[in-house]
Amino acid sequence: MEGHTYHFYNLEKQLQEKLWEVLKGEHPPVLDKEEIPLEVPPQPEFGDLSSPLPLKLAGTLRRPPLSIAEKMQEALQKDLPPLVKDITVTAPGYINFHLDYTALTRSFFDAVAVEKEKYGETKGGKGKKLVIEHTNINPNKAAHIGHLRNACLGDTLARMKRKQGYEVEVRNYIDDTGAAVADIVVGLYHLKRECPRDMPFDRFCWDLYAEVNRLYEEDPALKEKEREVLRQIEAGDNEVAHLAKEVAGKIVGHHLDIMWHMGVYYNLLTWESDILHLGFWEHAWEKLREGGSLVYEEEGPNAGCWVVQLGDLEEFQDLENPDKVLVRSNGTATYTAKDIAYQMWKFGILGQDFLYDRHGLQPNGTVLWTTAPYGNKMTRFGQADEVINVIDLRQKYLQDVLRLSLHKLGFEEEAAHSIHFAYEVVSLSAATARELGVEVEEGKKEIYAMSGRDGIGVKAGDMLARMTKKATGEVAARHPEMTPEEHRKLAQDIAIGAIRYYMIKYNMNSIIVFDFNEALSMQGNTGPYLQYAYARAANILGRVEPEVAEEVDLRDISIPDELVPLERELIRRMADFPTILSRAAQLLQPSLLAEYTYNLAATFMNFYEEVPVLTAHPHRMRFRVALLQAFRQTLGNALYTLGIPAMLRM
RNA sequence: GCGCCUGUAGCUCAGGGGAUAGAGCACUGGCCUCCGGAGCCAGGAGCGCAGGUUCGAUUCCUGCCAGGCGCACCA
Repeated sequence: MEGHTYHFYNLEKQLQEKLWEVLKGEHPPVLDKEEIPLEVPPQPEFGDLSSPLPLKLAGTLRRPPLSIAEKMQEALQKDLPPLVKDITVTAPGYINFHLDYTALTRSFFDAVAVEKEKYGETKGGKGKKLVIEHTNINPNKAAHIGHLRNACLGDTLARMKRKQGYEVEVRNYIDDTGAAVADIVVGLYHLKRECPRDMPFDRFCWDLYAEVNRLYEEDPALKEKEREVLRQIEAGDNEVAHLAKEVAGKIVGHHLDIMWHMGVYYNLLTWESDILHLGFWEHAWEKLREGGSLVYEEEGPNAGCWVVQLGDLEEFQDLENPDKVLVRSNGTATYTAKDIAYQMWKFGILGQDFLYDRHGLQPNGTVLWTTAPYGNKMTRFGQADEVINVIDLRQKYLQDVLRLSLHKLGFEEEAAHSIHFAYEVVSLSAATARELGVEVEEGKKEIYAMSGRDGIGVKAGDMLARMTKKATGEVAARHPEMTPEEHRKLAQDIAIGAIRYYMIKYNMNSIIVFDFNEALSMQGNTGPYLQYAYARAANILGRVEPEVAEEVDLRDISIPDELVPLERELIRRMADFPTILSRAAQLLQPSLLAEYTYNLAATFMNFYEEVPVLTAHPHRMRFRVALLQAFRQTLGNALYTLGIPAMLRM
């Protein structure tokens, strides 16, 4: 991993190194460099960073921690670490590092001035190809807020990884041959339902899907129609198959519209029908049989099937039947089998490729490609070093089967680089469920699951519309001088910011209990709060005299000897950005970046209230203008990475 | 039955072997003669239960209790 040239970026690592060297000089090493504890102290008197290392050592060294701390302090002071001005010791045994803020600020300002919109980027992923697959909505009904969580997480992840230097290929997988689409076809073709002219097709299908599933319960013969439709879709080139393709195409159009609106973009659409017709599974089948890891069962519950045996793996030991059927006794392949073939293709080990076509230009100016039955050969897709599948936690077992099957079938390397990005689902609060017409028993349950089959859920489009409407009201009240068109534009950006932030601020393994009241909030820890901080900073900068603005240069602005606490805190937070961003990207935790950005904005809000900029003494004023320039850049970069629009007024 | 995840303030969530456990919402009370009140300040209240490891546990381990989700020759 290529290092960063600015000291502050690796500050913690450098301190760990120093402490380790000092430790090593005195005793045989008792712990690894990475295990040396370092924390942000609770009070400013204890410095900017401290280490309770002496406390940890006291036991093994059989010496009082305070005397260990003093000994280490002495050694460290002989050769101070970079950016450290002073080292103190406090009871019961902490070593405190006080930073040289003049040097830190200089170094940080220089980084921002040079890197501008690239400030925060690092190079850990350089030269690596990463495939991220997300969204993957069944093309048979309107998208709901659960799909929105998937897309927002996936898109933020892609943005974070690109900032680490990865070549990221984002794709959206369309299952256009499955039962979900077949159910819509049953409704249109067999039940002769028609979409009213004034109704968007995806909304019509939302209701139709629920209706058809309700009718299956009453009428088993209709369920038989579903199987018939599935057979026809699989056979291809008939009236029903064409209808299915048309349905899927129209719905995907709606899905893409809303995702683009949210600032979510893709590189490639992959269609299940193309995988089917190109015979991906048959290719995989041949390869796997050559490998000899597929087993044909002569007897037992899986008699007549080809299976992959997972029973000797730790994860599956306690399962009743740990073997996974890939080919049924009737000779057809299971879904997992097709998934294995597709995953093999992502890594470029299938020996078979799609044909491609241009799907169209996305609003951000990039081309969206699609797999196509009569397309062209292209070499740019696939061949991943690493694959991340963004799928909710309920599919953990299946994703484990996929990964471990790859492993057992001889693709250890690929299995190790197959990552299931698992996040919890979005459910509904009792209040919101009631609002949607779900029967809610008072005080019984507080969480209600969404269900496409039952037609229960908050549609992404409805959420966006309500958010935009609310934001329009707020903007209009604040800016009567603006035109309705300007109100609408600002409100859209605010709505996007609010929704995206809401979708990623939670830890991945916490269920989002969606409640309209909370989700529509624009106060406190929300997207609009972050946008407001940006607008406020921009507002001050816009009032700076032009000749002053001209003259302030981050690279040579003079830095006051004494900084007020809020100036220091703001600088510390901003200087942390590259570290936090790369940590969030590496740990696959967008919520870490969201939390950081909120804290950055909150620190600025405090600064804004207490520290005058324009009315400060000229020398100080110039420094604070520089500080705000750096802040606007840093917050702007963070917001961009989160996909949250930043605007000058709101 | 087996496996995974989760129990932190009235509510929604952060955090995580170490110095008084943090935010937001809600509630109460303050703050625009001063860069935009989508803001700021102040207040109360919290680590499910029981053991264990440790100088030190809310954090790690074990058990229990409570909740959620998985465990197809479905996709």
